Order: sequence, then structure tokens, then C-alpha cells
Amino acid sequence: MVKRTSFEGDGCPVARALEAIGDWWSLLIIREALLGVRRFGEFQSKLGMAKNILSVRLRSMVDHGILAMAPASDGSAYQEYVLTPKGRGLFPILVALRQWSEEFDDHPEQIATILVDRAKGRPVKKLEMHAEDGRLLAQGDTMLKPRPAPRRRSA
Amino acid sequence: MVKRTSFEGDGCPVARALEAIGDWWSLLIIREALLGVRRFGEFQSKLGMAKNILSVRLRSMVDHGILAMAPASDGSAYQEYVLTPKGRGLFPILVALRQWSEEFDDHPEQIATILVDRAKGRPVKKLEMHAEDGRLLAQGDTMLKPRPAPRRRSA
DNA sequence: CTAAATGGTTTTATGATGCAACCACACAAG
DNA sequence: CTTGTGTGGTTGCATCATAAAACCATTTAG
Repeated sequence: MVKRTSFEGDGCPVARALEAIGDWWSLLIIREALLGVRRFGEFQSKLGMAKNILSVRLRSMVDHGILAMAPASDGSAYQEYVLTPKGRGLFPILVALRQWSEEFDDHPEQIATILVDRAKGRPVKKLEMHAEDGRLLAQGDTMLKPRPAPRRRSA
Repeated sequence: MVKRTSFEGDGCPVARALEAIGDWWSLLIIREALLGVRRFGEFQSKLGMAKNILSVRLRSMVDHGILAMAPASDGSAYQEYVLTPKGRGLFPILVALRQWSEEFDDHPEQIATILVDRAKGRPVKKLEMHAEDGRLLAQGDTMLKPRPAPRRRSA
């Protein structure tokens, strides 16, 4: 098999996430969906992508439980693609990608939009990672541990 | 041209980030690099990926300023791939991907590792987004604004 | 009823990926 | 110096994914 290697059985949660949304288009589709896009044609025209690819990606994300097909919202008999909670949970990933570009892009003047606090219109701060007790953590303050064995009901 | 569409000129910072690290392997290479992997062979054996693909990806990330080639760290005359600050800046993206899997994966029992606070050994909290004044923000509390025009020196 | 827009699928061409084989260089032993 | 081995790649196919365009069914507009 020369198939694209799948990470489905991999124990790394990063790989498992990439298995679902690690392709070239999925996160951009999610970006549009978070902005309120729901219709096939609207995704296609805003992203400028081929319709067959869009079709495959939408179906894949529906299979992964990221999007769901809803019968309609206006009167029309067409269907819509709406984000599930799992899909909306991708928002921090998009924010992290955005902030990385804002901080490190070689041509920041080409970045067209900024994410702001709706109430004040001011840019949001960088994502922060905290410990249970509230301490701010950097990468060096963390480590990976094997997942504790699933607790089995003791007879 | 049937080339894979490039997002290089796109104004969306998410698309610009994906242009650099949006392929199938790059983020996994970064994951290993953050864990201390530096040598070609070590990447190749840990990730189980084809050497030609690894070669292309490493070169691409060097070109993007995410990795740099360093002459050696032990005595050998070989080279090493080390993360630049731009590369280390990808850490929040990996954390976001990991936390998304932890929260939404359909088979969480297959997830092998958890990210913990090194000091206490306790799991880290979810990434948080805050406003300038410190308020915790959810997706609905934010919006996109066009980037302000670059301020030009007034004569 | 007819026409056009919507929401796709099919067809075909090409780029990307995966695997295996091959090769160049470093380094160590004899 | 010569041989041998490990590292760090490159090259050559075979296959898969992607892109563009054509095609089609259904829905909506007129």
C-alpha cells in the first residue's frame, strides 16, 4: 500500500487531531464556518477551492462529527453544514495559528485582519496555558506523562 | 496549472500559517523537535516516515525559518536540525491540537500521553484567551477587524 | 413551462506521497 | 591505505490526492 499514512491508531493526540483536520483545506473550511458560512456554494466561492474537493472534505468532517447536515434554515429545500460542539472546539487551534502568524510571519504587513475583543475593539492577548493552581506555564514548565491506566471497576 | 493551491499571498493569517506547517507531517516533526529530537535518523525512526519526504519537509521548514541547521552538538561532523524561536512558537498550536483531541476524540482511551505541569505532575488547564484587561474571552466575545493601515511617517 | 441557480458527481491531468533501491560521506578498525 | 559500517540523504517508480472543467439532478425564479 502506498496510501497516505493514517494516524488513526496512533496514541499521540496531536496525530489523532491531524488525522481529522490536518489536511490542506479543513481548517479553512472551519474558519469560514465559524464566521457563519453554512452553504456549499458559499464555502466554494469564499475559499476558491474545487467543488469536488470541498465535497469530499465536507463529507469527511461530517463523518468525524465536526460538521452536521441540517435540513435548512431559510425556506429552501437545500441542506446546510453547521458546526457541532466538536467543530466549535477547534476555535482555539485557529487562534493559535493566527497568533503564530501575527508574531512570526516574515511579511506581517500582508496580514489583513486582526482578532479583537468585541466589547472593546482591542486585540486579544496571546493564548495562555496555566497549571491547575493558576500559574502561567511555558513550554519548559511542562512534560508528557503516560496516560494513567483506565480505572476498572473493582469487583 | 493543477498545482496544489498556495496560500502565500492570502491575507488570512490562518492560511499563511497553514502554508508553512499545514501539511501532513510538519507538525509531527515539530512535536519531536520540541521533545529534543535533532538528528535526521532520529526523526525518521521515531516518525516512521519515508526519508525522502522527511528530507523535503526539513528543508522546507529550514527555508521558512522554523528550523535551522547547526554544525554539531556532539563531536561528530554531521549536522543537526534545531528549532528557531519561530519554531518554538508553534508550541501553543500543538497544545491546542492535543487539547482538542483530549476533549472530543471518539476513543479517548487510545490517547497515550497527557501534558502535565512539570512542577506538580498535574494536567495543565485548557488554553485561555483573554482581553487586554484580563477578561476571559470565548469565541462569541471576539470578532475580526481589518488590520489598521500601516502608519506612515508624517513628513 | 422554461430558464437559471444550487449542489453536487464524474472525468481527466498533474502534483504529492510512499517505498525501495542507490549513493556519498564520515568514521573506525586493521 | 583499504575495508567496512552507519548516517544522511537522493533517485526512480507506483500509487494516491488534488485541481480544473465538464456534466447532471434538483430547486427556485420568472
